[in-house]
Amino acid sequence: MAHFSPEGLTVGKVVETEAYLGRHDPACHSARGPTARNAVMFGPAGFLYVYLIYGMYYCVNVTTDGAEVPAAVLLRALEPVAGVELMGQRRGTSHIRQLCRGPGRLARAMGIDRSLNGTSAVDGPVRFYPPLPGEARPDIVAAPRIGVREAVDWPLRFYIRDNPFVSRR
DNA sequence: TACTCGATTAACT
DNA sequence: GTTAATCGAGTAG
Repeated sequence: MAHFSPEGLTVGKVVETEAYLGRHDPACHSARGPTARNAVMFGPAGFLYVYLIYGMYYCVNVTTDGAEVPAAVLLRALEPVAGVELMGQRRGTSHIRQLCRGPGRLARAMGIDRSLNGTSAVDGPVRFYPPLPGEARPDIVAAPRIGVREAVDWPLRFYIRDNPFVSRR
């Protein structure tokens, strides 16, 4: 993923995500119907759903499915690829492994806040790209989602095995 | 209009 | 290991 921001370009490889499945997933914000916050999930796939959590961090999601299935994928960790210096400025650390390790940290490092809620993940300032040509398919582990109280045993967290940038093992 | 608490993190002991 | 920070969406009254 990349963010073309006024401050500069930052790029990271997605190494950890969580799925939120929509109305029938009790941990999903859309489970109790549309609200002002989750409105983007009730639209088409491929748009950013950004919300404030714990009053101080942003979580970045990409909507999936169509308007009939209000689902999204949460980005939990990135491997920094470009713009590392800018990420460090935004995060106040130079330790590369800590820059994008966790949903709140990656949003901060990438300069993503609620002003980007509802923007396109294809055309917008924040964009997602397919794997590089010839890149080997990673070994992906499925595990329970972190920080949710509902549906604790649904294995909807996915991360690249042994990747040092994932938030937890 | 008021109250509760979260898809977290950093800074403590 | 524990807890404070910090705020607005969601819900109840």
